[in-house]
Amino acid sequence: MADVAKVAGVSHQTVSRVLNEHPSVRPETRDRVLAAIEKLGYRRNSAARALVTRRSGTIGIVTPDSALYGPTSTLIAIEQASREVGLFVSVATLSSYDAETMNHVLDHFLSQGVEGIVVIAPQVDVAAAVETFVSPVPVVLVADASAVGAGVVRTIGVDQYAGARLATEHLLELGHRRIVHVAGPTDWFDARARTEGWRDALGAAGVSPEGLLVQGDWSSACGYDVGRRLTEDLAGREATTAVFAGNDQLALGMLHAFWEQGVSVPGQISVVGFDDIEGSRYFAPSLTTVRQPFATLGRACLDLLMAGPALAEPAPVSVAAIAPELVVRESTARVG
Amino acid sequence: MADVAKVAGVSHQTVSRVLNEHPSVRPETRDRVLAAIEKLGYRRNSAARALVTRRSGTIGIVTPDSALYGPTSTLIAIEQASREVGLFVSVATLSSYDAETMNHVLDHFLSQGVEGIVVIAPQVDVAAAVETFVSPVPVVLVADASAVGAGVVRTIGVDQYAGARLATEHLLELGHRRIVHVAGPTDWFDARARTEGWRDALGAAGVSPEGLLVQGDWSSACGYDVGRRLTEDLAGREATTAVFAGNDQLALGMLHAFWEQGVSVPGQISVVGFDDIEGSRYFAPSLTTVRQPFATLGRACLDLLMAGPALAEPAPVSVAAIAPELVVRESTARVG
DNA sequence: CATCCGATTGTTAACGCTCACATAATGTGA
DNA sequence: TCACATTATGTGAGCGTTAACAATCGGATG
Repeated sequence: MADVAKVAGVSHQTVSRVLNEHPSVRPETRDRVLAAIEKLGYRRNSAARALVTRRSGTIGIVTPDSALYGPTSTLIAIEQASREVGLFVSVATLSSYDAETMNHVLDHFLSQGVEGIVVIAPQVDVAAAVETFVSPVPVVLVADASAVGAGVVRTIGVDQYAGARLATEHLLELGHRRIVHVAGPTDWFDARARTEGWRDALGAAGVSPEGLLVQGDWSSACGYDVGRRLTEDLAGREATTAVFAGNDQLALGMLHAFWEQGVSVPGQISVVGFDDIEGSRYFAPSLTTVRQPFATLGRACLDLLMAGPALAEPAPVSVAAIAPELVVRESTARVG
Repeated sequence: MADVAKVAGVSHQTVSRVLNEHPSVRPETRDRVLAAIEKLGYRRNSAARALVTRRSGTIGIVTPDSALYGPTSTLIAIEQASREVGLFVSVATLSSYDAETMNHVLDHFLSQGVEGIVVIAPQVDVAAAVETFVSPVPVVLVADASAVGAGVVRTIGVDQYAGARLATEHLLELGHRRIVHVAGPTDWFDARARTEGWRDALGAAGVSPEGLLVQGDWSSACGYDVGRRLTEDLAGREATTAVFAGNDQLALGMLHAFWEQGVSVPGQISVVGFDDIEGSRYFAPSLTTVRQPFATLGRACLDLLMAGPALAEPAPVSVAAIAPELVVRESTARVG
C-alpha cells in the first residue's frame, strides 16, 4: 500500500480511502491511485484489514458430516445466499457433537473473525451442543423450532411438521385411512416433526395411528425392507393402502420393493415422500412428495444472521419456520 | 495476549511460545500460562497471526455453484479430507468463470492467508480461468487430465475415460453392439472423457459409433426425452440394445421412459449409468453404473496440495487419475 | 480583510501477533 | 573457579491496514 501511495504521489491513507470508497477523495486523485494500483498489481491484505476492523466478510457454517440431502442442500443454499450478499463462508463439518468439539470449531471461527455463525443442526445433540456456547457474534441455528432450548440463538428451519401434515392430509383426502409412516432416526428433528405432523393429521381425521408407525433410518435400503414387509400383508382385510415415507430415499426403496413384487403404485398402494430430491420426478412411478424450499431457507438464514448489530447483546430469541410445498405426482391416487 | 501474560506473570512472547508449542518453555511456566488462558477465556486472534505468519491453517476451495452430484461430492470429500488433517476450509462458489471473477476469489483466499487452493473445475472454462493465475501457494485443479494446459497447477481427478471404457466394455462383453451413448454437456471434462472412453471401447471392438451418440445434458428430463425417442425405433431391425448414459440422472430418466412405455430393462434394452448416486441401487431395475471413489479423490487431492513446501516455486506439473469401479446390477443383461 | 467552513489530504497510533535478537539463568567441563 | 554452552525468558520492531485527529487549501461570510 505504501508503494501504491508513492507511485500515486499520495499518502497511504488516501489509498485506503480510495479502496474503501470514502466520499471525500477528489476524482482526479482517485484515478491516480487506481492507476497506481493497477500498475503495481496491488491487492489489499485482508488479514491486516480484519485485524483492525474486526470484520472479515466471512461467516462460518457448522454442519454434520453426513452427506444426506437435507444438510447438504441447506449448506449449499446458505453458501449461495452468502455469496449473493458478498460474504464468504468458512465451513466446518462435525463428526461428533459433544460440546468440546463444538467449542473448538466455534473458537476457530471466532478467532478467524467471522461475522456470524450458522449451525446446521438436524440432530438433537448438535443443537444441544450449541446451546452451551456464548458467542460474541450472532449465531443462527438451522433446526426445527422444537430445538429451541436455552435460547441464546436464533432458530430457523423448514416447517417439517406442516410438510408432514400436507402429505398426510393429501392421502386422507384421497380416501386413505391406513396410512403407514416410515420415520427417520428419532434423534433427528426432522424425523420427529414429520412423525408428529403425520400423527396429528391422522388424529384430526379421527384415524388412530396405532400400529402404523415404522421406525427406520433415512436409507433406501431400509425403505426396501419395509416395502417387502408391507407387501406381505397387502392381502389382508385391513390392508395398508398408503405410505408416507420419511424421505424420498425411503420412498425410493419402497417403490423398488413394490415394483419387484409386482405391487402396483398407486393402484394398490399410494406412496408419498419428503424432500423432492433430484430425480424423484422420474421414479417409477414419479413420486408425490414434499418440496423443501432450500433457497428460501438460505436467504432467510442470512437475513436472520445479519439482522441487528453484529456485536449485539444476546440476540433476541426468534424462531422462524418456512412453509414447504406438496408436489403431487403419480405415486398417489384415490383409494380402492 | 498481554492480559494473559500479565496474569501468568510472563511476557507476551512466552504466551506466544506456549500457544505455538515451542519446545523451550519450562513445563511449570507453560502450566501457568495455560491456566491464565483458561481463566481469561483467551482466544488467539488468527487475523493478527495470519498477518505476520502469512499462514492460516485454512485452505480455499473454489467450486462452480451447480448442485450436481459430481462437484458436490467432490467438495464434501475434500472438506472431509481436510478435516482429517486438521485443516479448515473456506469455500467460494463461482457462477461465472471469467478470469476476473476467478482472480477476485483467489485474491480473497490469498489475502486470507490460505495455505493452498483447490479448484474444482468440471468445466473447460473454469480450468482455463485458473491457468491465468499465478499463486504463491499451491493450487490443485480437480479436473480431467486433459485439462492440463499451461500447467502451473497440479491436476487430479477420477479417470472418467477409464470408467467409460469399463461401462462400455461391460456391455460389449454382454454381446451388445448398438450401444447408444447419451453424453453430458460438451463443455464438461467428464462428459468429453466419458464419450471418448465409450468411443474407444467401441472402436476396439470394431464397432462404429456412427449415429450412436446423443448430445444431452446431465438431467433426468433429458434422459427421459431420449428414452422416449429410443423406444420408437426399438421395433426396427437395427435396434439399439444398450445405452450408456452419461450419468445416473440421465439413466434414471431413461429408465422412467422405458418403464412408462412398457419396455423391459434389461430384457429389451440394457442401461448403464455413471456416478452410482445414492439410490441408484433402488432404481427400477437397480442400475449398473460406474462408482466414483470420491473419498479417495479427496484425500489424494489434499496429499497433492500438501506435497512439497507451501511457498515453493511453481509446483511441478503432475497429473493423477483415480480409477473408478464398475458396479454391475440388474439393468444390464446379455443381449437377445 | 479576518474568520470560519467544508472538502481534501496527511500524520500518528493502534490492532494482536510472531520474528530476531538481547538478556538472564542454569549447567558443564577443564 | 571461570569461560562457555544451553535453556528459558524478555524486548523491540514490524506485518498492512484503518481510525482519529491534525493540517492545508480555497472560497464564502460577515
